[in-house]
Amino acid sequence: MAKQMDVKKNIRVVLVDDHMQIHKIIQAALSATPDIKLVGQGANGQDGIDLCNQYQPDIALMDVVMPIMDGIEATKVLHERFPGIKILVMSSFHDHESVYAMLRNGAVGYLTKDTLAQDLAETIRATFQGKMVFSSNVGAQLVSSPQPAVNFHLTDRELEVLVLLAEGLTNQQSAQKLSISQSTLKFHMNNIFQKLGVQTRSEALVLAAKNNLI
Amino acid sequence: MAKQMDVKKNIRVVLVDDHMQIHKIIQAALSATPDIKLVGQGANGQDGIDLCNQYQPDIALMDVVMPIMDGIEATKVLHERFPGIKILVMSSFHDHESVYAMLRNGAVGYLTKDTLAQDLAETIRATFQGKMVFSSNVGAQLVSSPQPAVNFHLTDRELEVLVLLAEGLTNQQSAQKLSISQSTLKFHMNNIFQKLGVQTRSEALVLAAKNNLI
DNA sequence: GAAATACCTGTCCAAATGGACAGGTATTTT
DNA sequence: AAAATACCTGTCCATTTGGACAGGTATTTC
Repeated sequence: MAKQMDVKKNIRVVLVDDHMQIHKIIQAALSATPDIKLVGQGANGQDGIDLCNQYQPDIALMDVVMPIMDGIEATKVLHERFPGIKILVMSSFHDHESVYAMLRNGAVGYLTKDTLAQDLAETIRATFQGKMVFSSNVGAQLVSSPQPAVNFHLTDRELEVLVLLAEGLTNQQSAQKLSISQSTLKFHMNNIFQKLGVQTRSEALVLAAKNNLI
Repeated sequence: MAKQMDVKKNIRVVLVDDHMQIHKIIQAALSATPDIKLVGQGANGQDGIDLCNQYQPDIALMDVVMPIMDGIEATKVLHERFPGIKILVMSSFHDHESVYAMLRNGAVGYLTKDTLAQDLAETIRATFQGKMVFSSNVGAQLVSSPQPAVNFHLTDRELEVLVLLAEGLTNQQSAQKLSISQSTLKFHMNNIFQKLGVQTRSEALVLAAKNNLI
């Protein structure tokens, strides 16, 4: 009975990171917390999967950039195979892309390594209780409006044209606004079509809108 | 000196909610935690601003739907006037729109009221340390691809038409795909224009794309 | 100096668009 | 039974679009 209670109370954590320094920091940070137990440590995604398979931890602390198998791939596999294990990402990078990649693949939190030391235990506990936790600098990424993924190498002028067309102006009206002839405007349009790889104005506008170009 | 240390250690919280029940729950939850102190309690956004002005708390626990001034507006004002105060949203609603509205206005966390009781203290501490914390059901909103904010009351058929047009098909081609006449397709188009409040196909597609209708 | 890039202009013309009509049916709600 | 909703169809016509030409200039890069 006492043993069962212990099992219930302890939060079991597996750490996956290829830097020795991080292992040391986290060992130190968690050694003082009796309710969190570091049950396994690995250096790459494959290690992480093996360790989770073996120990069935509550939480996996996972680096993003690692040799052999990176954190994004490992998170995907882990989340599919062991959906009960909560994956908390630790990374030096906190760009919009990798944050989203990890979260889409099943991660439930994202910490930057520079904020690791301060109260990792609180974060682990909150995660264990079902919360999603982000370092504030990462959270800002989530809240900020997404930037254009690709700009398709459109020139300034072409972008101007695209914006006017998106407002519903006709070629004539747009040309007038830009003080150019309709011919020139059509010339720009054709170039835009080429660069965007589309055939019609409709496709161009939808693609531009979805990529936040306009 | 001892007093200064106490001041430093204690996390000072202001609670803003128009439901007595929530006040009771949170009072109970925080009465057991010596490091968190509930220094003020209000029932609407205006109260919240006054209380923050008076007590300069570390954290404001803020409801979304309130009389006089709602949480979104209050968050905006607070964040501008007292950027140091961290605003943690509590809400029964956890739709994509209100979550984003609050976060854009400066909130640093979002909890649903059904998960309030469980370890509010952990969440407050994590927030105090600069983390962003979300109830997992809210976090899912952040990660999921954004759903259409408004559907403009388009019918199924109209949406079908819109999707085909977005692919760059002409009226004729779209009509063919749907096995209807061009007249009918133009009829639907006109209805779409009406409902979206636009005059041109371009505007309709851009608006639809930006609202994730297509 | 040649080449590349961004920008500008024109003509001709078939096809697509969208407005303004004027009608119809099937289903559900009140 | 009347009303509302979603859906369907047609004609006529001015405007818009976009392709296929065939040209030009200014600026930067190699």
